[in-house]
Amino acid sequence: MTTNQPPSVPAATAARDAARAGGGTPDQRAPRGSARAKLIAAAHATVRRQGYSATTVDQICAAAGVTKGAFFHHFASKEELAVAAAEGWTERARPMFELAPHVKLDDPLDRLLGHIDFRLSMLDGPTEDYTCFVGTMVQEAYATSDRIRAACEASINAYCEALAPDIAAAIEVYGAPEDVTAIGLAQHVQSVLQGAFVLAKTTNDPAIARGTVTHLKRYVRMLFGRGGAGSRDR
Amino acid sequence: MTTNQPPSVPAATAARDAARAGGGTPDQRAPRGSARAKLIAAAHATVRRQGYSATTVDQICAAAGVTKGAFFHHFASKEELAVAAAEGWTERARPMFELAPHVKLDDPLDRLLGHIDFRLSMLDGPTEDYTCFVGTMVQEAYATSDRIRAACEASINAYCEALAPDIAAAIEVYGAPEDVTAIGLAQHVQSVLQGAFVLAKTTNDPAIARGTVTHLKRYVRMLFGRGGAGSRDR
DNA sequence: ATCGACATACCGACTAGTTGGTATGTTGTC
DNA sequence: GACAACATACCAACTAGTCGGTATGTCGAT
Repeated sequence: MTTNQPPSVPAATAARDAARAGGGTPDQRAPRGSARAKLIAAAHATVRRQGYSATTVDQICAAAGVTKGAFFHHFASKEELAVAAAEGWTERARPMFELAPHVKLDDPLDRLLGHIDFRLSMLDGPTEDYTCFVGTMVQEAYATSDRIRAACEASINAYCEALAPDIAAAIEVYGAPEDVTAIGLAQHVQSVLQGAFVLAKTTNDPAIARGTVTHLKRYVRMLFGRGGAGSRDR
Repeated sequence: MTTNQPPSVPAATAARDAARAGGGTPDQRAPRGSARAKLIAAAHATVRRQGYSATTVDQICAAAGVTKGAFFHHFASKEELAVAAAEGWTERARPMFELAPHVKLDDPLDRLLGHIDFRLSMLDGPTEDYTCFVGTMVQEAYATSDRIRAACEASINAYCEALAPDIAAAIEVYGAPEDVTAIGLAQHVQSVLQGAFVLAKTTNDPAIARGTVTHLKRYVRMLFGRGGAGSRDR
C-alpha cells in the first residue's frame, strides 16, 4: 500500500550508507544478498527526486552502491525494477497502518482524523522525502508501460483498502450522505494527498500541501458532523 | 493559467493536421511562422502522454511536422521549449474563465460550483486528453530544472488567481471559517484536480477522478452552507 | 518596379556523449 | 565443485544539440 512517505527514513539512509561502504575496499563491501533491497530503496529516492525516465540505471546503481551487473542479475530490465520498487513501496507503508498511535483510538472517526493529522505532520522537509514514489512514476509511465501502471494502481489500492475499514466504521457510527462510500472517501483522501505533492513540487515548499490537507481534514469533520465550519456552527 | 485540459481540442488537432500538410512537397508546407506554435502544441500532447523526460525532441518534431533544425531555431534547448509550453498552457486556459456559461451567473457560489461542474464534465475520454501538462511535468522536473518548476508554478498560480475572485465573493456573501482564504480554497480545488489526474492515470479510467471531484463539490457546498451533507441536513 | 543586402524560418546531415542492456569474468558461500 | 551474487568490459541504438545550407520575406536604394 502507498505511504507516499515512509513512516521512517532509515531505509533511504541505509541505501546511502551502504553506498558509502561499497565505495571502499572489498572488506568494506555490504554483505552479499543486500543488493536487491538497496536497488529498490535507491529507486525510491532517485525517482522521487527526478522522475522515472530521467533516472538512469547507472544512477540507481551508484545510489545503491552496486554495479550494473548486479542490477541486471536481480532485475531483467529497468521496468522490472520499477515494478518491484512499486511493490516495495507498498510494503514500506505497512507500519503506518499498524504502529502509529492513532490506530489505537476507540472512535473510528478519531482514527481517521488521526491518520490525516499523521499525514499532515509528514509534510515537512525536502520535497523528495515526503512525496510519493508511485504517484510520481505513474504520471509519466501510465501509457507507456502497463506493468508499471498496474503496479502503481495496486499500491494506491492497498492504501485505500487499508484506510477504508475505519471510514466504514465511522459511516456506521455517524452516518454519511448516501452516495458516500468508504472506498470512495479513501480515494478522495489519497487524491488530495497526491495533489498536495504536485502543488508542493511547484513551489518546492510543503506549506501549500499542508493548506490543502487542512481543507481535507475540515471536510471529513464536516462530513461526519464533527463541526469544522468554524464560527458558523456556533 | 492552468486549464488542466483545454476548453477545446482544436489546437492539438491543428498540430496533427499541420503535420500531415508538412509531409508533402514544398507547396504543401505549412505556412511559414507556424512551427513554433505547432511545437508547443505537440509538447502539450506528447508530454501529457508520456512525461517530459521520456519525450524526445525528435518525437516533438515529428508530432509538429517540422525538423530538428526548426526546433532549435525557435528554442535554445529542450528546457526552453518546456518553459514556453508551460506559458502556452496558461494562455490556452483563458477561454475557460471568460467564455464558459457559468461565468455569467449572478451568485458567486453558483459560479464556483459551475466551474467545478465544468471541470467534472471534462473528466472523460483518453487520459492524456484531460490531464494536466504542467502538473505532469513538474512531478519529474521540479528538482532538476528550476526554470521548469517556476514556469509550472506560474501556471498553477494563474489558475488559482483566476478562481479566487469568485471564492472571495462567496466568502463575502456566505461567510466561511476564519482560517479559510480565497487563494487557499482555490489551491485546494487545484490540488483535488491534480490528485484526480494521478489517480485516473493509475486506473486509466476517469471514473475515479469524477468521484474525488464530486467530494470536492460536496465540500464546497457544505463550506458555504449550501447543503451537501445529503439526508442529514433534512 | 527591380534588385541587392540582410533577416528570418526552416532543413537535413552530422556529432559526442549517453543509455539500457549483453557477454564474460570473479567472488563468496555451501 | 556448483551456483548465486556480483563485477567489468563492451555494444548498438539513441539523444540533445551543432552546423552548413536552402528558401522565403523585408527593406532601402535606384
